[in-house]
Amino acid sequence: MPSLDKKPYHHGELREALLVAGEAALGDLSPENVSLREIARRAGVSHAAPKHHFQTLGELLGEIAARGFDRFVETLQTAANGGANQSAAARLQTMSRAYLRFAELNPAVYGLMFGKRERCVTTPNLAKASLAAWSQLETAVAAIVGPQKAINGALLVWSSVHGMAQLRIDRKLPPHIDPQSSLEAVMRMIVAGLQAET
Amino acid sequence: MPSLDKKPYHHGELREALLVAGEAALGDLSPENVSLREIARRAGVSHAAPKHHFQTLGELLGEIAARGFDRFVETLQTAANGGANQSAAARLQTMSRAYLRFAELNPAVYGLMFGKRERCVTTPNLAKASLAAWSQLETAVAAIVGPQKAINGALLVWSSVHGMAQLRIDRKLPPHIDPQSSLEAVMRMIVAGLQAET
DNA sequence: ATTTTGTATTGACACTGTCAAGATAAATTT
DNA sequence: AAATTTATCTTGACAGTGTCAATACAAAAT
Repeated sequence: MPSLDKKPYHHGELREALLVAGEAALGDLSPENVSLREIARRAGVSHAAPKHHFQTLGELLGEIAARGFDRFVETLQTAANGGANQSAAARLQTMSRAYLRFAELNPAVYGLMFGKRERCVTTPNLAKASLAAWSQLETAVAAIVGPQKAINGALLVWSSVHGMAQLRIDRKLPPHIDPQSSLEAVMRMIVAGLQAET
Repeated sequence: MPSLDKKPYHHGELREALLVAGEAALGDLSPENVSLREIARRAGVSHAAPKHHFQTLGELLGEIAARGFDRFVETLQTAANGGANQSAAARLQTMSRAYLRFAELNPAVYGLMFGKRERCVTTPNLAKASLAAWSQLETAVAAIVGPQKAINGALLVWSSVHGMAQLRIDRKLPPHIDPQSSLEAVMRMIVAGLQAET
C-alpha cells in the first residue's frame, strides 16, 4: 500500500499544476506579484522546480496566454453559433457581448493575451490563436459589409471592443458611465457605421 | 570660481532630473527594466537618493504619467483649435489623428497613463487631467450628435481610438493592416455611426 | 541488478524596492 | 561671523526576484 499523502519526490503532473497555479495566482494577486517563485510555492514545489518544464517565467506566462486564447476563440465561436439564426448585425452584437464578458471575467489573462509581449513569450500557437480570433471577427463583419470592406470594418469593431474592455479593466472610464448598458448603444452606432459603408 | 564639473554633493535639481531620466529610460528600455535604481544611475546619483523626492517608484512613474497627460491634453487642444474652422466631423478626425500620433510617439508613457495603476500611483492631478481629456472629447462629439447622445458617442470614439492605439503599440494588429491609412476609413465609419444616432 | 534518464532540491549570483543610519552642505538662527 | 538646524545624498542592509549550476532522488531502460 503506497503512502497516502506523503508527497512524492517527483510531482508527476508539475507542468499542468504550474499552469493551474499560475492562472490562479493571476486571479488572486496583482500582476507584478505573480512571480515564478510564488507559482512554485503554490504548486508546493521548490523555487527552481519549474525550470525543467518552462525555461523562463515568460514561457510559463506565454503558455497561460495561449490557453486563454483558445478559450477565448471558443467563447466567440459559441456566441457566433448561438446567434446563427439571427441577423448578421445581431450576431456581431452577441459576439461583442461575449468578448467583453470574457475580458471582465479574466482580466489578468486578457492582459497577458493582448498586452505587449514583455512579460510573456509569444509561442507559435499563441500567434495562431490570435489570427484565428481575428478572422472570426472578420467573417462576422463581412456578413454585414461584404468581404471588400471587411478588413476596415473588423478593425473598427475590434478596436472598439478591445478599447472598451481595456478601459473597463483598467478602470479608466468616467464613473458616470455604465459599460454594460453603454455597450448596446455603442454597438448600435458601430453597426450603423458599418452599414453606412455598404 | 566654483569648480567646473566636479559634481557637488547636492544635485540641486534632482527631482526634475529624475523625471527626465525616467522618461528617457521609458523610451530606451523595455518597461520592466525601468527600475528606480536604473533611473538613479542615469541621473548620476546613488540608488537611494530618489527617496527624498519620491517615496516609491510608483510615485515617480505616477508623476511622469501626470506630465504625459498634460502634454496629451495640450496636444488634443491644439488639434481641436487648429480645426476650428472645419466641420465638427472633420475636427473630430483631426483630434483622433493627433491622439494616435501621441500614442505612437510616446508608447511607454501612454501605457503608464492608461494602464492599470499597479506600477504607478494615481496622483490627484493625474485624475484631473484624465477627466479633462474626456470632456474635451465629449465636447467634440457633442458638436456632432448633440449633448444628449454625447456620452455614448464619446465612449465609442474613445474606445475605438484607444483600442487602436493599444493594439498598434502592442503589435497585435494583423500584419496586413496599415493603421495609418485604416484610421481614416475607421473614423469615417465612426462619424457615420454617430450621425445615424441623431 | 545496474545504468541511464528525467525530475526536484539546494545554494548561489546579480538584480530589484525600500528602509535606517550616517555624511555632507546649504539655510537659518543666534 | 559662528553655531545650529534642515534638507539632501551616500552607504549599508533586508527581503524579495529570475535564473543558473551542482546535487539528491526516483523511475525507466538496459
